[in-house]
Amino acid sequence: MVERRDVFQAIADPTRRMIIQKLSEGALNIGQILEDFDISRQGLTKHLKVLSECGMISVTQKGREQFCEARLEQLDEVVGWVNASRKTWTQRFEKLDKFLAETKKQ
Amino acid sequence: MVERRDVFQAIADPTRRMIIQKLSEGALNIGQILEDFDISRQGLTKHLKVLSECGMISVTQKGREQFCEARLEQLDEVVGWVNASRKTWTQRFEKLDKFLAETKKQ
DNA sequence: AATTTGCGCAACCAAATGGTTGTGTTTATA
DNA sequence: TATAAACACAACCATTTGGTTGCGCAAATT
Repeated sequence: MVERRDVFQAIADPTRRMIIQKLSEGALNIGQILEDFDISRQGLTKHLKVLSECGMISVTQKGREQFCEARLEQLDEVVGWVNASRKTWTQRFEKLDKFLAETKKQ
Repeated sequence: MVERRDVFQAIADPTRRMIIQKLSEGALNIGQILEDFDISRQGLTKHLKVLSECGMISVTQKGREQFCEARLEQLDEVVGWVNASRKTWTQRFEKLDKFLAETKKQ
């Protein structure tokens, strides 16, 4: 077990994915987010902490309220990884095609 | 805690992400995959079980060997979710623009 | 026929995860 | 000024996760 607390782990939990989707519609305070979930405030706070620690949300204090905003740029890392894997996959076939083409020549 | 064992959870672990990337280069048996990792065979087997259960890899018996192949189509679900969140995000600004434009008219 | 290779199954373990409740503090509001 | 709202912190808990070791079995190899 190495490091933890990265974007991949952040979006692994369905509740956290829902939080991100909710915040995609606009910034909200904790109480407002809570409305959509059937968990305790502390439970939600823990999820927000995970999201905050990996930069998926930014939190700003405003009076007694704590506004949470989604930082969707962080998802670039995920998309980037997926694309990299897919590139390797397609290159595998390109190499095979090349090999077959060269074999044909002989 | 609801369901588990989906693609999001599959790619949450760094070791499993490396397995997927390795398999993107081509199908391998368990021993071959093991070469790149510093864990026990059983540890690796558990990761492969997770990946298999969510359809990220397909496993085929061949004699005494067990060939593992990456099924990258499954990553569509991840990309789909990311895109959906981003769409909501941009629509938020479009709505704001529209509102501002209409306010200006009056 | 004996040995090696490739693998599965089960038990076990520490740490992380996802959740809870209780208490306290600061900021608004009546 | 008393009260309510919005939150943080800490302790606790069951389950899951990621890892291990030991044993056994079937397929290849010598």
